[in-house]
Amino acid sequence: MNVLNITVSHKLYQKNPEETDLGKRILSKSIELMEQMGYEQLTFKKIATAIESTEASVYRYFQNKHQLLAYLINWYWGWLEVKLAQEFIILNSPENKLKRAVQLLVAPMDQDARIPHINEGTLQRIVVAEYPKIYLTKEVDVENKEGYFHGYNRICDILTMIALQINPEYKFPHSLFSTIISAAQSQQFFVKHLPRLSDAKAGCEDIIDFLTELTLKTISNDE
Amino acid sequence: MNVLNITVSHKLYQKNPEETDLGKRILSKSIELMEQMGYEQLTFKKIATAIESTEASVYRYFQNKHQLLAYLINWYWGWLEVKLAQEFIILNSPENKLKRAVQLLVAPMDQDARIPHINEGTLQRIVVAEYPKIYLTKEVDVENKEGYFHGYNRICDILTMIALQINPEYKFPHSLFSTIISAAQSQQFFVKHLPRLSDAKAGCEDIIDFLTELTLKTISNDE
DNA sequence: TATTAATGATAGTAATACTATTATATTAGC
DNA sequence: GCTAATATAATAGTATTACTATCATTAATA
Repeated sequence: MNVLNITVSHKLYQKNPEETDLGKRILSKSIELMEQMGYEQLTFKKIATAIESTEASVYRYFQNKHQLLAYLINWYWGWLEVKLAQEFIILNSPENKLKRAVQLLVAPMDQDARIPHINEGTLQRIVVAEYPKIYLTKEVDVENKEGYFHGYNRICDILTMIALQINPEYKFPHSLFSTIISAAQSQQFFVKHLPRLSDAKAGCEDIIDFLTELTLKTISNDE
Repeated sequence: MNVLNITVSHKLYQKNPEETDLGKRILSKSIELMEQMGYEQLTFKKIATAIESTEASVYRYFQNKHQLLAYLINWYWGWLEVKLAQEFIILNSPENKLKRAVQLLVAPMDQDARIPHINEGTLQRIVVAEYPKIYLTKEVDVENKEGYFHGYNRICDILTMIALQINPEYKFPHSLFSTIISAAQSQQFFVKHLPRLSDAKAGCEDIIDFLTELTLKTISNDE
């Protein structure tokens, strides 16, 4: 058994992939292939062939590719929440917590040896490249009720509570952090692919500076 | 002929849809259908049937659905640039220009009677619901060279220049405005579909307040 | 009037996104 | 060690999608 287990809502799978060897191989290979070829090009057939299983077997774990992506992304947010909680133990000021949160969002993630079937670094790159695709659909309202976006909501709430410790009067903390989190993703993408949309150089420091300053200036109550 | 014509790079179509009656009907109906059923569900077959033409004819104008979406979205940014230019004539301070830009991004757009085949309001809702899908692909680098994101880049540059008039020292203006523009879209989406990610109520005022304050505080050089 | 360009009509193909059925292998309970 | 249940493999099949190709018709143009 794993020492650490990230729990994902059962609406996000057909059969829990964490419970079987085949399930874990599906997760592992999906992450690898999705990063290589991108969401659109990935098919269950390709996953099945790569792990020497069959399409029908993959369908027993996930209804479709969309659900698989939602699973992976929720796993990532669950993971990030665990990381945040760990880091916050030794941080006292809310400012430092927000700074660290921004760093965690943007800096490359190390692989956790306790969870060998999930490569967190690769998963992070998938989130950067694919995240909005899980909510920009006509099924968003139904899927929201089923908890497809629960992980993201929670991170946003956690950061909101910290920001309100700095300035309890600030009116738009949820909007701010949904903006910051999605900017954390999109700035990484822009630096690499659409550099005219960013001032950051390769490497994560500039993006961290940009987002940290943006956050702290915005919630400060001077002026 | 139109009084006003928004020009879109010829890489974004196979045959210019603005030049023929069928082309305009394709644009008009695509906008209507894409808003109704969403990008994923839309097919060239459905467009063709709706305008009583054929699939092959639609393919003569656009290589595929992706190119059609890229065309529409670039048309939108081109349109927004024209609007901004018009509005800025009577605005003098850079602060007011940025405020007005945020309003234009978020407030519902009126239909322009001079361009009867494009419903700008509907197009704006398409941009909100579909925009990231045109760049979150594996073809982004090639398509960037072909000008698929030109319209967005230009808006970002324009706002950057204005911000630098307020604070020439500000280090991340491109990052800021790509963030603001995409937050303008995503906050509209969140208010409607994922309300836990936003503090704004229905209607655009809260989003405008949030983004305006965020922008002006961030580029201010106090502290 | 002849030519060209645009569109329509029709057909066809490869790939995708599934669903269904049956066979086989593994494991758990008795 | 036998039985039953479960998981997976193997295989087949279907509807839809995303195109491509061909040829006929119509309209505009020289």
